[in-house]
Amino acid sequence: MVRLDDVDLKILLALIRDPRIQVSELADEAGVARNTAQSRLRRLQRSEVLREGGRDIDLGVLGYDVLAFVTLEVNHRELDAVITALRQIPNVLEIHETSGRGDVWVRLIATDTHQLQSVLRQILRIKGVTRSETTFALHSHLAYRTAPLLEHYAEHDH
Amino acid sequence: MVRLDDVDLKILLALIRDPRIQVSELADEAGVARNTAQSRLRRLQRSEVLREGGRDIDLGVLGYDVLAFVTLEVNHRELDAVITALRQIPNVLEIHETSGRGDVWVRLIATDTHQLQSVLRQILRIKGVTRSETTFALHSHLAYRTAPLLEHYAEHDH
DNA sequence: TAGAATTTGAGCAATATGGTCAAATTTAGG
DNA sequence: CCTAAATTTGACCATATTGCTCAAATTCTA
Repeated sequence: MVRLDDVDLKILLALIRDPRIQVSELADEAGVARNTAQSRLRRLQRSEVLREGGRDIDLGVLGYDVLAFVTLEVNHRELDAVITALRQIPNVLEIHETSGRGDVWVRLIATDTHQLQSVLRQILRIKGVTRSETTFALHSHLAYRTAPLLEHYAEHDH
Repeated sequence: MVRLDDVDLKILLALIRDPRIQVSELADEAGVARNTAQSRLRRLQRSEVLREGGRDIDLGVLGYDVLAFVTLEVNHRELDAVITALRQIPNVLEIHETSGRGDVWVRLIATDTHQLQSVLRQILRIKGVTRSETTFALHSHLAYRTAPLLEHYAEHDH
């Protein structure tokens, strides 16, 4: 597992915001010398925290091992408030309104099942949430990718 | 909706592979002059095809408007073969093995419901897939993000 | 407290960037 | 088919950035 200190974190956040940011700016953001920023960046790239070059981050490598998909049943009148509350939770990575049984689909991540429990309780306390159903992602067989679709796009959809 | 030609596509694919790639390499990859690569890159950045935040590309902007989550029930003996088959499909963006009712969770994207139908048929024809359940994502209330979690990480999980 | 590891600042050469420009080429319309 | 507009190209330039080294300072670890 990879551990990040404050400097790594600031560099990562800057890279997420703008993957093409300059090393010198990275250094400014993190408040370190350019040399340091450069070696930290190199290390982050090697460590596989940065997936495929730079945009996405491998949270598993950081110790977030529990991924879950949560389906919420929501009182429609309070949907907006529920969404707003969900967005406040850092462990909530993605939210979609869906068709079908539940109303809202949520991607949740946590360090362990204990932390997940705690986040789930937090969600169930939100006014307007009437029911929840949690599915654990036990193993990722294909991490989010768009390249094949784009390659396809040229020949077909377009 | 944004339309991409072959040059845009090659530039995008190169950027996905390595977001920090140099403009001159981008030009080589796309087989155009550096000036052209530079102006295309600028345009792509402005057009919001390139997203800031976690995930690379905004597929909605390209006309992929239908997002669906599909839960598959799979004959365990043939799981590996099913995964392999699913990976071949460009419209499959993500695959997870899950606990709970279904066995495999799939993120599907398509230009329209007709194309989605076609992909779903393709999936149901895979040997080992016994049942499927599709949920439509009608509206995204929070696009994939990791920044808040990382900011949180500093103070807590770490 | 000693030794190891990291950070810093400086300096340097090679390269990349962002910009301009005129000419060539391609695209779109009539 | 021809013209006008848009895009692309290659050349050029000044400036900024990169990747690298090195010795000194600082921080971390045992």
